[in-house]
Parts: sequence; C-alpha cells; structure tokens
Amino acid sequence: MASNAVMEETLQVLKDHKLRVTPQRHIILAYLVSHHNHPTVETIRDALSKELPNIGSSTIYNTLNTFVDHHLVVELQNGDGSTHYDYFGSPHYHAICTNCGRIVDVTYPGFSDTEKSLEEKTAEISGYMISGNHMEVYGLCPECQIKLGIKND
Amino acid sequence: MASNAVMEETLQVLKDHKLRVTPQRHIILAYLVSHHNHPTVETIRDALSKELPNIGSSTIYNTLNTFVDHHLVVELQNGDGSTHYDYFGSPHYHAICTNCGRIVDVTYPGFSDTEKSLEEKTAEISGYMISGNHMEVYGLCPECQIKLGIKND
DNA sequence: TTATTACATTGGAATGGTTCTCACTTACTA
DNA sequence: TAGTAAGTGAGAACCATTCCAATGTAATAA
Repeated sequence: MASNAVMEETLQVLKDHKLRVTPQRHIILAYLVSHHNHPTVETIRDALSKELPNIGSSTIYNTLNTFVDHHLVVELQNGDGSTHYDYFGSPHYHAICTNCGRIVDVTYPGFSDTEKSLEEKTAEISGYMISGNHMEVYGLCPECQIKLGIKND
Repeated sequence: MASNAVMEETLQVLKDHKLRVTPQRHIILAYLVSHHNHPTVETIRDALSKELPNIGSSTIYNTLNTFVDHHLVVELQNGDGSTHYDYFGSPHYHAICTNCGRIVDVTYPGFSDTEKSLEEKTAEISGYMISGNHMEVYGLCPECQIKLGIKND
C-alpha cells in the first residue's frame, strides 16, 4: 500500500494532466510511483488484488495506455512476450538482461546531455520534430554472469 | 530481386555465421540487405511471393529470429502491433514517427562514441556485461508535420 | 557420388497478450 | 444535485507469434 505522501503526489499528477481521478487510476499510479519493479499488467493485477479485487484487465491496459500517452509511464519489452511498464519520474534508461530479462534503471551525471545531443542531431539529420527517446542497453546481469560461470570475455 | 553482388555478399554472411544456407534464408537476408524499409513478416512474405511462393510464416519468423540471435538483424516496434526488422550492417539508430509509424535510419560522425560511452557507463554502474544497445528517437516525421499543420512548437 | 543425419521448412493448430464491445457506473461541471 | 461525458468490468474477439509433427534438404564424410 502506498504512503499518504505518494497518494497526495499522484493525485496532483493526475490533476495536473487533467485526467479524471478514479480509484483505479489513482491506485495504479501510486503503485508505479512507489515500486521500481517494471511490472506487467498481470503483476499489477496481482499486487493490487487487495485494493482492487474486481478490476478488469481492460481497465489496467486502458489506464497504462493513458499514462503512456501522457508520458507518465514508458513501455518496455524484455523478450518475455509481455509489456512491462515503468513510471518515468526522472530521466533514466534501462539495462535489460538477455538471459533472465531483469530490468534495472540506470542514469549518471551527464546523461541528460547525451540525450539532448542525440535528439538535436536526430532533428537536424532527419527533419523529425522530436518528442522523446528510448535508450536500452543489453547484457548479462551480475547474477546471470555468475550463474553461467562467466567472468570475462 | 537482389543483385548478384548482394547474393554473393549474403551467402558469405551466412557462411561466416555458420548458418545452414537454405534458399529461404539466403533470399530473406538478401531482401533485408538491399531494402531499408523496415519490413514486417507480412511485408517480406508479400515482397518475396514471386521467389518463394510457398514459404510459411513460421519459416520467416524462424529465419528472422535466427538472424536476430546472430545480431545480423534488429527488431523494431513502431506501435502498429507487429514487429519490424532491419538489417544491421553498420551502426545506426532509428527515428520513429509517433503519428504514422514511419521509421528512418539515422547516424552521424561520433555516434559510435556516444554508443560506446553509454555502454561503458552502463557497465560501470549496473555491473552488467554489455552486449549491445538500442536507441530510438520519437517525433513527427516531416510529412506528418505538414499533414497536421504544424510548423513550430 | 551417395548415404547419413541433423537441421530447416510447412501448414495448421494452439497460445496468449492486447483490444474491442457494450451495459453499467461514476467523476466532473454548472 | 442533475446531467453527461467518460471510465469500468466481463467476456468475446483479434491477431501476431509460437508450437508441433511430418516432410524435405543442406552439409559431411566415406
């Protein structure tokens, strides 16, 4: 269950984006803000089974798609066949394990500059009017390196 | 139909990767090498209907998945529900139109450095053993800017 | 060249994530 | 507080992708 602070924050986020405040949206957003586990729709449904026992999958999909449209949330694919979601409160990107699918958030000082420069170059070269980007890095997570008995190249 | 030069090149690529050379694989790879249209499985099937009239969808999926495993090809999602494929002969990334789904290849001098630096930072921070990355930039393509009557922000 | 064998291809069925439909409910506005 | 535009829920529908079993074929070696 999300804290009062998170509930207030997410309430404000919904209002700022002029989204109608329903219990479903509020609780789902609060869950995403307070968890960094890159859940699927099923993960969310299970996690919220106490608070929203009768929620339909359609509602979760609708809600997440709305959040994505409003750039509150990003979609991620890790190769397991279903879409994962991540609240995008502050700029970061993702490292995805090619063996187990684990997703971790990554950022570093200067990352925004890298992003900005990539977008500017792209606009210049392609003529696109840029609205966003996705960066992903693939590799073996530390646990899988051990599991597979790999230490170096 | 792909040129002789392309057929020779792709034959060598398959051999270099120790992939069994079948007509299906050879023709599909040649198609990808000589087109930069980021096709879906259906696009490929239609385009090759003369050369491979009886090819099954499974074969195209199998072939493309094999190529992806060998890092010959990358997968792309543009939001239309199906996966697009792109031969990855030289380092580049993609700009994807959020309105019509158009995908264009982009690169610039210094892009490899950006890539390399992103991967190094990621390895350092996350502990992942990096094997690759995907970068994508989203926005409105020039045609959609006109179509939607947009000139500036 | 031929036999062998492991791998690829087919085509149809199965899978499963996501979207659609529609009746019902609810959050916002005046 | 009533009117209404929008959101929700249950299940059906959709469709891209994978699975499966039978058949075909590319590579290897004698």
